[in-house]
Amino acid sequence: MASIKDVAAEAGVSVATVSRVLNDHPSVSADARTRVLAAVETLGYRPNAVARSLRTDQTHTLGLVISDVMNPYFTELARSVEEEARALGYSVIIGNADERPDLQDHHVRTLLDRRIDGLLVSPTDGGSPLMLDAARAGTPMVFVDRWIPGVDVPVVRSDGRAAVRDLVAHLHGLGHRRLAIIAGPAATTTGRERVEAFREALGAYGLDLPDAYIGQGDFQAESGRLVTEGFLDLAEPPEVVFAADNLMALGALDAVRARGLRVPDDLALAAFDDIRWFVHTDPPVTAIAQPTGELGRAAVRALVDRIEGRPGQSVTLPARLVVRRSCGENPTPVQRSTT
Amino acid sequence: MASIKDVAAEAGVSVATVSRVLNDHPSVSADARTRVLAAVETLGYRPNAVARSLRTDQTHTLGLVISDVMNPYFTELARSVEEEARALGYSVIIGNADERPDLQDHHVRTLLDRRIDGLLVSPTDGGSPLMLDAARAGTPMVFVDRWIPGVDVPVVRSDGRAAVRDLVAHLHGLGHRRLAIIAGPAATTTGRERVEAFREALGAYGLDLPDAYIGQGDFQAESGRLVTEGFLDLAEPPEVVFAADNLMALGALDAVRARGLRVPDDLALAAFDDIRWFVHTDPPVTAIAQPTGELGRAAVRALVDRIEGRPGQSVTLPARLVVRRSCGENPTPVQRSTT
DNA sequence: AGTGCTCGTGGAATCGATTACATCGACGGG
DNA sequence: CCCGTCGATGTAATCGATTCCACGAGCACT
Repeated sequence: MASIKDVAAEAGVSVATVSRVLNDHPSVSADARTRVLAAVETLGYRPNAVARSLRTDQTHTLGLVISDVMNPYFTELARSVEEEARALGYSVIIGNADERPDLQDHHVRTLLDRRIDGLLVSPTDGGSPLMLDAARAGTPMVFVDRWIPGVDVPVVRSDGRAAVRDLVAHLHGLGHRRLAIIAGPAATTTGRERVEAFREALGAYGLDLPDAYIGQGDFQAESGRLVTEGFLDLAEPPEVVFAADNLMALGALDAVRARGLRVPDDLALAAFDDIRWFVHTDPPVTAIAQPTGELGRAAVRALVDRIEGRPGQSVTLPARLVVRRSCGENPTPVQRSTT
Repeated sequence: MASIKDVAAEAGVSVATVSRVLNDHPSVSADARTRVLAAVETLGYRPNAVARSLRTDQTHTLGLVISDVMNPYFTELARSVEEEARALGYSVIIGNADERPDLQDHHVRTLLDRRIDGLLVSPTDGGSPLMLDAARAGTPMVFVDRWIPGVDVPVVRSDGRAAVRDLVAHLHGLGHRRLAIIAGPAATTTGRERVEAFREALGAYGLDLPDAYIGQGDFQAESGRLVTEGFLDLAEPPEVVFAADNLMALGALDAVRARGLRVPDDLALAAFDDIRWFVHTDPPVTAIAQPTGELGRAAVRALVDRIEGRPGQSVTLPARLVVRRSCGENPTPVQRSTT
């Protein structure tokens, strides 16, 4: 592969001049410029990004460590992150933590070794020493979706509280009184928050959230199935199950069908995270939709701001309830409590 | 961030010795080794992968350019690719072409600029000059799922012919005679192949595949919906629609429901690519399952073989039919014609 | 004791770019 | 006519690693 020296030789100039042409530095004669560009063309020269990065200490690359690539929510997030990054002149390296803190650390480490310019993370746990060190050491970093409390890093996420209130209003309006939740891992912020928001919203209707109605899941499908089976085995099973993410909702659907029961007649179902497939399931699933694309884009903008020396804003966007048929028939549009 | 010089100074040795310890070169004294390791520890030193790559001309990174991240089939592929690569000591940079040749070229170009060790591609088109040049220039490359004919590059894919025959046998056995297909882009190998396999299998039963029953899709959901609407508007609509990928099958489901029709009574449906959600749709969708994980792993092994100077095998694995309820009731197990 | 190993080590070149600094010619003002 | 300035260019240092080569010490063999 041709290097800058070859181009210089071909054009009859020094490597410095070639470099100046390539980075369009002002003081290059028109003549030299055309000769260099011609040489670049004939040799099919492309600058070596590795060498350039070593010298400039910039890779124009962002690292994105997500919790689970098989989760459509994160897939969509990854997609919007890559799009926005590309628009701003950055590439993205994605690492899949698969909800495992050890894998998350592995990816953070290799990304730092590659000297990526900045890191976008949705942490699977409460914060490993490695990540805390990186944050303290000043690596530009932004948390997206989930975050680690007490670390001085911008957070881009959506606030589901209002939507959870809307959901509970909807459920209450349909006559449901025994409401259960399949929670995410307590080590994650979203895992905790969704339970709290649910409990609070229930409280506004004088309803309780007993421990038996809080099932511990791990954001993956199998845990949703197991927790739902547990609910169905209770002496007094819940009327509604609220799954804290889309995969656990699928597991719940599985459990209900396996017993020959029906949604929503025997058990109503709602989920956090709206995905395309929920329109096509039987019945279509009522869900809380996050502005996923916006989150990804805002996260990239915040990160690039930090990288380029600007402040880097935390962003919180509202989620909204999408009513379908999985909680009961005849859905009447629910007013959002905030906009 | 500490560099190798800092470590050398701290340990009281030369950078050469530090480098030897880090790459466990045999001729280093035990004493020097422990001093260096101690210095590494106290400084929290991590080698700069950029500098190392410049010198060794190896990045230990693979590029993966996939057609569409939002397609669960490719997501699963990406996941298995990353896993196998990690096991072999490589990282993966994923580029999402979104079924657009221009984006595909963009990603190939930036990956080459980063001097990735090898490239894994499932081409969205018949082959851009850029990709052909890269292949000719000797960049280690492997095609996965889709490929470009006439290029000397290993291909890792699955052969759906037998499974398509099984599908047609299944459909014929259920009494269906008017069978239609939603095809993928003719510029892709899988787009063409699946139509041909379907036509051939029909021929074995004396059935025809008229042009009116071949709908042109683009592997994304919306096209599946439009094509299906077209089928339903025909004077003599098909009894079955076979979608050449999972997203177009979802579009088809959409179209059927929008008219208040039912699967399979009014229109039966089958799809290429089995995904988890097909179990949960109404009705569960009969599909042809590829050994996606195996494909990803085999592709990585083939690529790493080429990178490390070994031959690099093309691999073709069989796909298999998974019968569910979307083509008619009372499914009897279908014998696979090959194993 | 001299010769020829091996082993451990350091100095310095190298990878492919960017960029500070030096140089040189042309040109305009005093 | 001379000097200062500016524009275009080249030389060489530099980024952080790897690795070739040289060197000295220790040791075994003759």
